[in-house]
Amino acid sequence: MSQFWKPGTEKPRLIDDEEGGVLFLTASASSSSSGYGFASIEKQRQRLPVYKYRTAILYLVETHATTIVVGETGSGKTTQIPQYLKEAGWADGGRVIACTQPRRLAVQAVASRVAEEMGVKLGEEVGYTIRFEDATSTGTLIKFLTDGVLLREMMDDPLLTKYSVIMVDEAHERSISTDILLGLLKKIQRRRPELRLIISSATIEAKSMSAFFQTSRRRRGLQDAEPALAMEPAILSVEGRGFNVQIHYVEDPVSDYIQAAVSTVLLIHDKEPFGDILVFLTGQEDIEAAVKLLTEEARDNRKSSSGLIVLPLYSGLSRAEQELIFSPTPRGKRKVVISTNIAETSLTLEVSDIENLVVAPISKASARQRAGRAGRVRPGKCYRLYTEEYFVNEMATEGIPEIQRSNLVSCVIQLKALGIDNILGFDWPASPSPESMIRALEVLYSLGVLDDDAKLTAPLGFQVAEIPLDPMISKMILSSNQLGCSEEVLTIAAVLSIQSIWVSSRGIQKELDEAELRFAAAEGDLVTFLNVYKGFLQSGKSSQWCHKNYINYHAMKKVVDIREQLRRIAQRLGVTLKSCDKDMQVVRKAVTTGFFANACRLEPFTHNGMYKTVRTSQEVYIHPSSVLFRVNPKWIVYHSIVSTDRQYMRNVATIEPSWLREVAPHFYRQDGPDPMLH
DNA sequence: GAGCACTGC
Repeated sequence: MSQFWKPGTEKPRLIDDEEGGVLFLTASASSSSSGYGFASIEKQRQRLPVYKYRTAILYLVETHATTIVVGETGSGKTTQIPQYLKEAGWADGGRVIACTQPRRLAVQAVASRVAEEMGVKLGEEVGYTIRFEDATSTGTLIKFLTDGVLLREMMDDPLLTKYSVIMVDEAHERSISTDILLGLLKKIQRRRPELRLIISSATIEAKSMSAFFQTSRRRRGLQDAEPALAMEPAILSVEGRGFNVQIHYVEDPVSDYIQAAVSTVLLIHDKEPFGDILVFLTGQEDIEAAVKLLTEEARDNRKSSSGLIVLPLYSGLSRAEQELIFSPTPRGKRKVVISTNIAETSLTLEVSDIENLVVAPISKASARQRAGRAGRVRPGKCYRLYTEEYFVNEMATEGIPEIQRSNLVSCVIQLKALGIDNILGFDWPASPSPESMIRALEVLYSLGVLDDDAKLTAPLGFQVAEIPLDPMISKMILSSNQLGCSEEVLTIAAVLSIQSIWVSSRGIQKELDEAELRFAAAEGDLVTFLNVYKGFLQSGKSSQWCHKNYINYHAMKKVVDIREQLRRIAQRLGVTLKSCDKDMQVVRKAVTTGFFANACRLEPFTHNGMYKTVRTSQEVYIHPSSVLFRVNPKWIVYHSIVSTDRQYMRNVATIEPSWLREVAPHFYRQDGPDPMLH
C-alpha cells in the first residue's frame, strides 16, 4: 500500500517558516511499493518533487479548509495531488475530486496523463470537461475542467455539492474565470464546511491569496462543527525540478531591442558551446524582422552565424510551421526559435534542448517563468535585454489581473445568473474598477438583459446567461427567432467564436485577399462568413476545397461542431430553426440587435476611412483584413476592436441607421446624439 | 493600402 497520512496517526513533521507561516516538510517520505502493478509509472511518480510532500499535503488538506500549494512547473503537483487525494479516500462515497485549469489544452493533456498513470480509460475514473466536450461518466472520481466550465456548473448546482475537494490550478495566472471562481468558492466554503480547497500557484503571491481566504470560525458558523478544522489557509512550498538558470543582464539599456536580440543570439552562438536558443519578442512583425536580420547575417557573414537554424513562432503560423520547432536539431547546428509569449505558457517545450533565452520587458513573474523555460532538461542561461536595475526597480511584480483590464459584460451576467445581486460589493481576489463594472451594467441594461433594478430580465436575461457566448452574440441569436433567420445567425455566431476561418501564412497575402474576394459580400464580413460556410457544405466539407480557397479546414470543422452545439442550446431555449434564404436584411437586423452599442458612422468629408462610434465619438477605422476595407459604407456595426496605432474594427456589417433606435430605443434616445443626422 | 500577443464559456 502506498503511504499516506491518516487521521489519528502520527502527524508528519512540519516546521514553520519565519516568513508568514510557510510550511516545509522535514521528514523524508519512505519509498513505497506500487499498488497498481505499473511499477515503472509508479517509480516515475515517486521521482517527482511533489512526492516528498504527499503526506504533508494530505495532512494539510484534512486539517485546513484551504491549502495553498506553491510549486514551480515540473513539480508534478497537477498530476499527482488529485491522485493522492483519491488514494486517501476523498473520492469515496460518490464524491468527486475536481482540478481546474485555465486552458482547454492543459485540461485534456493532464487528464490523459493521469488516466495513463492510473491505468484507466480516459473518461471513466479520470475524466475531463471543456466547453463543447464532456469526457466524464457517472463513475468519474477525478475530473479535470477549465475554471470557466466549473463556473457554468455552478448555475445548476450553486454549492458544487458533488465535489469533495476542488483544486484551482495555475491560480497565479489570474484569469477572469479563476478570479470569479475564487470569489465564489470562498462564499461556498461558508455554506459547506466539509469542502476542501487547494489553490495551486507557481509564484509566491501566496500571501495575498492566503489573506483572501482567511475567514473567522464564527463567520462560517463553525463554532461547534469540525473543531479541528483550521480556518487559516495552510501554505506549502514544493520545489520544481528545473535546473539552475544563470541570469545575465545588459549593462546599459538597449535602444533597438530587435537589433539587441539579434546581436545577443550571434554572441551566444559565437561563445557558447552548444544548445538551442529561445528568444521572446512582442509580436509577429518584430519576429519576422528579427528572423530576416538573422538570416541575412547568416548569408553575409557565414563565419559568425553558420549553423544557425532560425525559426519564427507565433499563433498566426500554420500548425506545420509551428511544429518545425520540435524537429530535432541536426548535429553541429543550433536552433534559434524567435517567439511571442505563446512559448511562455501555451507550448510545451520540455523535450527540446533549450540552453539560452533572451527576454523583452514584461512582469517579473513572467520573466521568471520565461527564464524557467531554459532549465527544463539541463542547466541553462537567460539573457535579459534590460538592466538588473530595471528588473529590480521598474518591473511590476505581477501582471495586472485580467479582470482589471477587460470587458466585464460576460463576467457580470454570469454573476447575476448565479444570484449575486450586489456585483459592486462582490468579494474579489482583485477588484475590478467600479467604472468598468458600471460600463458592463450599462451594456447589459441596454441589451434588455438587466432591468431597472439590475436584475436579470425574464425570459431574455436568463436565456442570454444560459448561452456560453458573449451576451451580444447571445442576444443576436435569440432575436433571430422573431426575424426568421436563426440558421444564418447560428453560423455567424459559430464563426465569431473561433480565431479565424482563413489560413494564415507568410507570403500568401495576395492569394488570401483574392480568395476572400470570391466570398466577399457587400453586407460585410459577417455575411461573407455565410458564403464561406455555404461553400464548405456544398463541397461536402472537403479539405481540398478549403485548401484551394485559402480557408482553414480545421477551423471550418470546428465551426460546424460549435454551430451544432449552439443549435442545440438555442432550440432548448425555444428558438425555431429557420432560414431567411437570400434576405440578408433580416440577418443584418439580427446582428444590429446584438451589436447596436458598436455602431459607427463614416465621417463625412475626411476621405480617409475614418469612422466615429455613434455613442462616444471615438475615432475608429475598418481593419485591413475586412471585406469592407476601403469600401467604407456609411453605417456599420463591428464585432471587435484591435488597438494598434489606430483603433481597427474587425468583423463588420452594414446597417441602416434607423434600426438603432428601433432595436435599442433607450440606448439611442431621442434627446441623445441623433444617429439620423446626415 | 495595412496588420500586438494569448486565453475561456
